[in-house]
This record gives sequence, structure tokens and C-alpha cells, in this order.
Amino acid sequence: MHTGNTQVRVRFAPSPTGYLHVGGLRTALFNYLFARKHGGTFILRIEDTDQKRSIPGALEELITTLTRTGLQHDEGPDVGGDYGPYIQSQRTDIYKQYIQQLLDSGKAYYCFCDEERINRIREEQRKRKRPPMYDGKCRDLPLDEIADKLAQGLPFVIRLRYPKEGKTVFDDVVRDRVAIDNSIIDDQVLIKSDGFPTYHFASVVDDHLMKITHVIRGEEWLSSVPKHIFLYESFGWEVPVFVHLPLLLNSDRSKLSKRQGDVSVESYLEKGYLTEALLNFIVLLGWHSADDREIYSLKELEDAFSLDRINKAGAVFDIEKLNWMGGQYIRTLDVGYIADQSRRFFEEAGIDISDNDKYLKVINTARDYVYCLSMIVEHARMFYDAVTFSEEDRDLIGQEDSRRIFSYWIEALEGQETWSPDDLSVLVKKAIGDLGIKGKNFYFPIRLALFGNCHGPDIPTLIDILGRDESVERLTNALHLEQ
RNA sequence: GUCCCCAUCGUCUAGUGGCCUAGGACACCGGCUUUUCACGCCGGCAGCCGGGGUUCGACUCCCCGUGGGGACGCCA
Repeated sequence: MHTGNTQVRVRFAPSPTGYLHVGGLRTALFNYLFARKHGGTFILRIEDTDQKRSIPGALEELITTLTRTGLQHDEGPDVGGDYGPYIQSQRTDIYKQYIQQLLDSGKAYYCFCDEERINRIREEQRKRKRPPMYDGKCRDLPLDEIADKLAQGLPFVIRLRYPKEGKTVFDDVVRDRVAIDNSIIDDQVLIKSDGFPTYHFASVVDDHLMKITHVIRGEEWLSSVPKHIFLYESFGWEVPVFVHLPLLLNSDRSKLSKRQGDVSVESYLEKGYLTEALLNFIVLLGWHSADDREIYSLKELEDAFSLDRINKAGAVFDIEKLNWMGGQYIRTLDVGYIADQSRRFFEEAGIDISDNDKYLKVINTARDYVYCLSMIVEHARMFYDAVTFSEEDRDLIGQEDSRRIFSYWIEALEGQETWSPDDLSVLVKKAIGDLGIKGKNFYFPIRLALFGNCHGPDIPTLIDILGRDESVERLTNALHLEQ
């Protein structure tokens, strides 16, 4: 791999078709990490040559999402760079110029066959159990006939004149050496009848012009590498290093699709999965360090990552492990940061979190229960909203022992101006002794009164978060609850 | 169908001929901690797809099967 003397330049080249796929995020991540590791350049290029599929606004959302995850690109449509434009639909003049070269050198040819004919011959080939390919009808059209058809304004495409003999052998960092027979490679359409280039043509031209050194992309592109190499060689350009990443899979091991659960990065972010967790989880799908370490920050990955530890086999996207990872980060990261990230969910729920001391305490307690931030509200709202009780709860609250506990605590708290959580622990022990009630009989009623649930944080934590007045009020409400 | 790629616990993976009685993580199960739940800690269950070679010795190398996936678009 020529990473020593060449300046590393890699690109992430998505299509703006609506949302960022988690597989796309992983491709972007691997490109980003490789660039950072080698002090290289990470480029964002937008492949919007299919007008039918391009969605307005998708480009902006894509950039927003990528930026949110921290995978900041060095060159791209929004930040510029020396090799722009970075949006393919703005590069049509460039493609025209290069396709002409191919036409002139005989490496490409005009094809006037319409889609009906193409479909028909493909169908026949399929029936005959042959690989469906263009039959070469226009491959050797006389020049005057071409000129004539062009003059008539007949619709056309431009195809690659791919050699029928020999085989193409190439090296891939992940797959090692791959050999493919040329006879099975089709005369790929390079320029569509609408004048736009296809992926194969545009990406090769752009990768060359943008001085891309390493093409890191999904394995679904492996079988088209011969076409790409043929293009590079036809132009006399240096072929980049290929790195074909193993696919991300559904649990049934088919290519990850939106069939089974969420595949859009936006939806995970929307649910409040931390980008730290998402990235950490996703890098482990197809890459692993030599030791047993699994938790890495993006910064740490920039150092630890290397292409030679990428796996060959596809990896199932296992949400269970993502969830675990999500919980790890929510519990480990600075509580202030988690609080900031959680803020929007509280606002959406209409909860007033203006008391910041209280809010931080709430977050610090509630974060033990969740793996994404949208979940945190349901574990925190009892600290803000009035508690509600089920029929069963009311039975327990109404019992004699429960009422004794409430009265005791109301009195105890009213006599106490300030406290630390430790003081409260002492108070709990004293209460148990004084009342002669212990275990669940003691804890469940009071937790119910304070928190609205028999299960949850310990009593000192609850009282500490609620504060004296709110605690007393809740206990009083429970004491006077209508049966 | 054709071509290409792949193959270690259910899942993500470590392992590059003897360090393997196959290691770690998730999930699952059990225990501890806790008044409870969660967290945390400790422990357990579970795997080299099959068959041939090569070798003194194969998870590791080769071949053949089998299985899975991808590509075969005027989509990327």
C-alpha cells in the first residue's frame, strides 16, 4: 500500500436519496479513520447523477447528520476544496470532455438500442440460462450511420467497449487477489440517454481528478472493479488501492435493508442514541483490534484503526449490542454532557427542567436505566410530574402501616432544614427502628408515595432529588389519598 | 442460471501450523451487592460447516462439497 510517499486522499460518496444508511455511516467512518490515521484528506462527494432518485433537501440533511456524528470532511460541497465541484450533477461538462476521449480512442461507443430491445434480449438470455448482457448490436456501427442517427436526434447512450477476452486480476486490501473473466463483463452504459453519467464512469473520473488514493467502499462494488480498472487504464491513469468492506447484514444474513428495523442514522440519532456509541458499535462490525478492547472514542479509533484488520465476512447488525453500547456511554460520559444531550427530550415532553441542580441529579439517577436518551424521560418524569397510582397502589398506600410511615416521614423531614444523602441514609435506618417496619413493607409504600412506583432509586436519592418541600407534599398527598 | 466473495459460540469477533483444554464482548442463565428495580461485580452455558488431503502436528495451508451473501440496471 502506498501510504508512505503518497498523501492519502479518500472519499465518502453517497447519493442524496433521503437518509443516511447505517452501512453508509460505516463506510464513511472507515474512510474518515483511515484519512485521520495517515494525516490524509477525507472528502465528501455527492453522487446525484440519477435525477429520479435525488431528493431535494437530502444533501443538507446528509451533511448535518455526518457533522453531528463528528465525521467532519475536509473537502466537500459545503466546505469547498481545490477539486470541486463536489456534486456530480455540477460536473457534467467534465464528464462530457472525458467521454469524448473514450469515444475518440474507441474505448466507448454510441448505442441507439432502446430499452425495450435491451429488456427483450436480456429476458431471452435469462431463459437460455446465460448471464444477461448487451448483445453488441451497436458495437461496430459504421461512422456514417452513427453520424446520421446523431443528426436525426435519435436518443442514445454511450457504452464501454469492454474486451471480450482475457481476465482481469486485481488486488484488494481486504480480499487479496481477485480474478474475473472479461467475457462476463458487460458493455456498461457510461452516459445515459439523459446525458448524465452512470456511477461507474463518474466515480472513476472523479476519483482520478480528486486524486483519490484509496477507494474504500462496500463489497457490492467488487464485481464491477474490472470495468473501473479498464477505464483507468484507457485513460492512462493510475489505479487507486481498492478496499472492499464486508456487507452489513440483517439478522437473516441478507444485505441490511429497512425491511427489518431501522437503518437510517437519523432515526437512531432521533431516538437519542449517542453518536459515540453508534460509531463505536459500528466500527466493530468488520473491524477489531488485535486485543480484546472494544470501547473506543472516535479520537482513539483514529489512532487504533488499520485497514489490515478489516474482516472479510459480512456482519449482522445486532441491535442488542448497540443497546448495550449505548447504555455504557450514557452511564460513563460526563453527566453534564448527557444532561445537555437529553434536554430536547424533556422539552418535547413539556417538562420544566429550569432547576439545573435538580436536573443534573435526575439525569445522574435516570441514566442507569436507559440505552438511548429518548428513554430517559420516562425514568425521570416522576421527579417532575405529580405521581399517579393504580388500584393496587392505592390499596397499599391506604394501609395502616403505610400511613404510619408517611406521618413519620412528614414529621421527620419538616424538622430537618438541610441534609446530605448520608444524613438521609441515617434517617432511613432510624425510621425502620422507630416504626418497627422493615423490608418491602417499609420501602414500597414510601417509594410509591415519592416516586409513584415500588421499584426505582433508593429513598435517600429520591428525597435528595425532590427536595424537602416536594417530598413532604407527596407524602402528605399519599396520606390523604381518597380510597 | 452465470460470475465473484465469504464461512470460529445465537450475534460481533481473537486466532496466520504446536502457545487452543479455542480467548473476549453482546444476549441468555446463575450468584453477589441492593429494601426493590436498574447499575456494578463474579461465575456459567455455548462455536472451529462437512469430507478428503499436506504435515510429526491442523481452527489455521490445499482440494472438493455444502451453506450463505453479492453482482449480473440508461440505481448507486
